[in-house]
Amino acid sequence: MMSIGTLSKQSGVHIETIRYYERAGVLPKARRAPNGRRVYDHEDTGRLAFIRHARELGFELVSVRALLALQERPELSCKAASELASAQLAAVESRLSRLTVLRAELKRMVRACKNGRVVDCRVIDALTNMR
Amino acid sequence: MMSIGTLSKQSGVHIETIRYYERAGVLPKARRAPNGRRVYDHEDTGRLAFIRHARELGFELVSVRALLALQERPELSCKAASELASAQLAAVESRLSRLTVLRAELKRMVRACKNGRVVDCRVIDALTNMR
DNA sequence: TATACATTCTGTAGTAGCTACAGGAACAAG
DNA sequence: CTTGTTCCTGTAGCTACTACAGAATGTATA
Repeated sequence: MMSIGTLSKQSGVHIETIRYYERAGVLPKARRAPNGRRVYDHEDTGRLAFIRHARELGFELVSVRALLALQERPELSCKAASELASAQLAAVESRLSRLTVLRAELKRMVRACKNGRVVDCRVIDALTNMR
Repeated sequence: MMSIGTLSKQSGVHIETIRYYERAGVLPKARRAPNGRRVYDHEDTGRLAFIRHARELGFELVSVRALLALQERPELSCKAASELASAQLAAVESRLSRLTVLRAELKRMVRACKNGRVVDCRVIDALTNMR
């Protein structure tokens, strides 16, 4: 039993974003108080946390919607969820390896550029010639 | 000496995106042939590769613009580039650690969900309860 | 040369996923 | 009862593209 403002503070998600999620169908239509204001409960906190983590980690809203839909029907086969996860896993691994390369370059750059000039920086070369 | 179409095929960047980069000021205004069409050379291929890699790795266009500007003035101090890189490095490390956690969860999920039901999947819990 | 098809041009509008208002209604505190 | 906060809907803006429309060229073939 809480207002959208409280849910927002609790979750760190902007009020506008919460309303947007409802509009986009990733959060269910909120129950309304007699005065028309949205009312939330603990379950919504969880759902919102789920959405945020999934988003931060690269799931698109359509995938989030799909995962949440699966969650509501636990008697179904896991095949769909598993496929979603496999696709996501491949994307995650690709990102990880590219980010690892970039991290090394950035570290080297920060070290090398302490007092140097741009001409000594390798980060631009590194980004141009990555394969 | 090549057309926008050739540059597009060579770089794998859509023609519209190349024009957008020009409009957005990350690519310089292209030289024009007498008939008004854009003409590119080898240098543009490099610049485009640079932009794509930087974008894929999470640099925003404003950062890309800043890095490219630095590249044009190699006599300047590297301080600005170094600061850009440090900020980027922090973001990269945060992403790396969260992606590593997610990868483990996704792997576990794919393994566990082979023939199970959704009720046996932990990925939803995992995403809800990450801290 | 005529016709057909491809390429490019500008400009505008659409996309995802938010974020930021404006204008109005309702509520809570002093 | 006034002031300030919260909430409502609706619309517009943002980034980084992507996809048209309609017109003007360019190239290839009959």
